[in-house]
Amino acid sequence: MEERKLAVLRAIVDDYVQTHEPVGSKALVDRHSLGVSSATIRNDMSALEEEGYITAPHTSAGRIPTDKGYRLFVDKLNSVKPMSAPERKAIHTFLDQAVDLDDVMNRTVRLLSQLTKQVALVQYPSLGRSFVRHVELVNSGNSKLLLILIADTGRIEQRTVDLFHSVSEDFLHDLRTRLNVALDGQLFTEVPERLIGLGENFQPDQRPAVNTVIATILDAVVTHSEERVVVGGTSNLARVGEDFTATVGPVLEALEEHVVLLRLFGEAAAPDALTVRIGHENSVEELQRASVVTVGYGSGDQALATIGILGPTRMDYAGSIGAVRAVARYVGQILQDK
Amino acid sequence: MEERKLAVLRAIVDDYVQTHEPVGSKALVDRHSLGVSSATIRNDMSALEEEGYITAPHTSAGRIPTDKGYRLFVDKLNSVKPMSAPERKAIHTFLDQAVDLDDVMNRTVRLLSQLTKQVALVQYPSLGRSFVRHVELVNSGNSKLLLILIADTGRIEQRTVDLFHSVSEDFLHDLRTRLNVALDGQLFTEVPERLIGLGENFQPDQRPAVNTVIATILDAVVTHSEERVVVGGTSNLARVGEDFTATVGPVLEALEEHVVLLRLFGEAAAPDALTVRIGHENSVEELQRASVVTVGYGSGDQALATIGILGPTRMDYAGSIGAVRAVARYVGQILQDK
DNA sequence: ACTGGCACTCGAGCAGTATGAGTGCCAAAT
DNA sequence: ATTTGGCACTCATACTGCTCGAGTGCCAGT
Repeated sequence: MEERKLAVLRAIVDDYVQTHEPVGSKALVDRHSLGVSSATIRNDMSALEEEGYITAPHTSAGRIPTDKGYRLFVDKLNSVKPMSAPERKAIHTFLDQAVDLDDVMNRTVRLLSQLTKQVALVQYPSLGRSFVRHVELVNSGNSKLLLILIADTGRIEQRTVDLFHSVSEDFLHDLRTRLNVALDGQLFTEVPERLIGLGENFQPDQRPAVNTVIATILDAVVTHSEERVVVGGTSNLARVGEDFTATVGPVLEALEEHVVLLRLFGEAAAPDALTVRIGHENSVEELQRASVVTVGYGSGDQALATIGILGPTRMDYAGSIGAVRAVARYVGQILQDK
Repeated sequence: MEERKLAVLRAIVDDYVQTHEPVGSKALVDRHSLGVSSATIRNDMSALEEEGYITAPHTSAGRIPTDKGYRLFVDKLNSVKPMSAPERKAIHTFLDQAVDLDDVMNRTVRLLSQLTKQVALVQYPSLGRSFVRHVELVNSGNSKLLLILIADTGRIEQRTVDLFHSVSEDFLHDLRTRLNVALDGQLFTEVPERLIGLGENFQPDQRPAVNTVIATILDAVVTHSEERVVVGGTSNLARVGEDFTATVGPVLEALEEHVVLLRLFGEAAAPDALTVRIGHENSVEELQRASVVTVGYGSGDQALATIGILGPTRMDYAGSIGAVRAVARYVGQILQDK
């Protein structure tokens, strides 16, 4: 691909992102110093259209990039806007104020949506990648227990366990101790096998209670709410302009289906591994007019989870990528300290 | 106010809610069996307009209700649609599946938005109205503690406490025990005074650590995130039709400002105390084109918190009120059992 | 390979007009 | 005193025909 044609594509994307209007050959040479005349640009644009990178909404209008055009643009993007020093400072001070994990997640989502002016998506640290910090059992009266699992990331899962008959404080203390001996410091995915045979340390008449507790732990770890997502900045969707019910409605619906969002995040790869999905590249049908920028966060060699933003295909990719990267890095750091 | 004029207002509201279009005198007599001619209706409508209950968007159009009109309609509403038996059943089974408080709140918000086809708002049980069930301190290494406050509603607050030097397990055990003796079963608002003088039971060299923990508890109870709100069903805003950026954008923004939402909920009165705020009756500026239906939930004589829905002033008040009531009642019950 | 020029296309915007829903008012009927 | 039918009037909406101009594609000239 010749250098100039690429430059033209870049210029088209830049202008279109800014103005939201099809851009013509004349406007291009005016706004960018391309060093050639509009006729030359027209030839290039003609070629770009032929190859499917841009398209004209109607005969006498300018061109707009296709999904394929954005894809090329992003792939050849040579300048991811890095955050400025004050911006980085702002990120740090804002996130440092967080008092707990919920707060970190909520602040992150606010921050991201404000920085990018897009919808922000933040996934809680995956339980599967976290370690058990502590297991707590609290007697909550009338033969019920409150089971609390605490992860090293600060994430907490709770369950009510109904034992149907009351138990002694001693037993509870014993069970709690044994659970913590078995589980503390273990990866959550290891929990099931660490619990095998735990019941054998107890009197036969205590076994049912122990098994109920274990079943609940397994349920919490394996089945339910393994993953959580926070969404924010949906008001940014109001700026899209286009017709509303057709475009934004389905997107809002999709955003409420957290299952869908998790599929969107896909496999969390290494931290810093950045993914951009443009338009139809999204498997989620409702989001095929949107683009999604995601990146893993976490401190180790494997990401704890994923955060990202979602916006119209016509978005400022360079800026968004920079912002998502910067925020993800710092969130990773913060969670390490907690 | 004569009976018929009220009937006319009712008919106008009904039709307008259904069609979203100004309703004229002719259409009214056609669709409702009012037993009089359109000319008579015209006179009544004229009077209603004079009194400010309805208004004509332009000369040759039908009338639409004003906020004042909706207010009268709601006040004179004699048939709050009760939920049908299958609907109640659905509410129960859906909420019964919840595994913890987060789950209850999330399910409630989904349920409400689906039942009413509006935006749903659910406030977590207020800490100020809850009792302390348990306080837990977990050593999380490198001289940091994890502080966990558990309320009887299942609500959990967590904080990291940095002590700057490590502490013994014995001390931790002692502190934990004393905290629970002092706090368990107490109303959260009582917590500050229950903690007075707690430090005196400890060695002077342990006092700083104790005070740090106490300060953190106070911070958690008093200052931070005392209240939490969940929002859902925002995609229902897409159906409003009207121009988008002007109306829905600001609403979405307001919904993200949880502080604003809490102001919206206002004082939670007794459970079942239902409030309807129509249009300009909302103090929140961005929401002056919306109506909000809220009701307290909880089991005692004072509500734990508030839930509600938000939608265009042109909404199905009878149905919404019924749904919000029904859901609030059941949520109150569920939390009692937890 | 690039450029200037030119004919052509077609959407946006505007003015003018027809349509009809809806109103307000009045005189007649109940 | 209230209701009703009739009638003139208003005005938003939809449609038509029109112009304007941005933008294109192509070609001949540099």
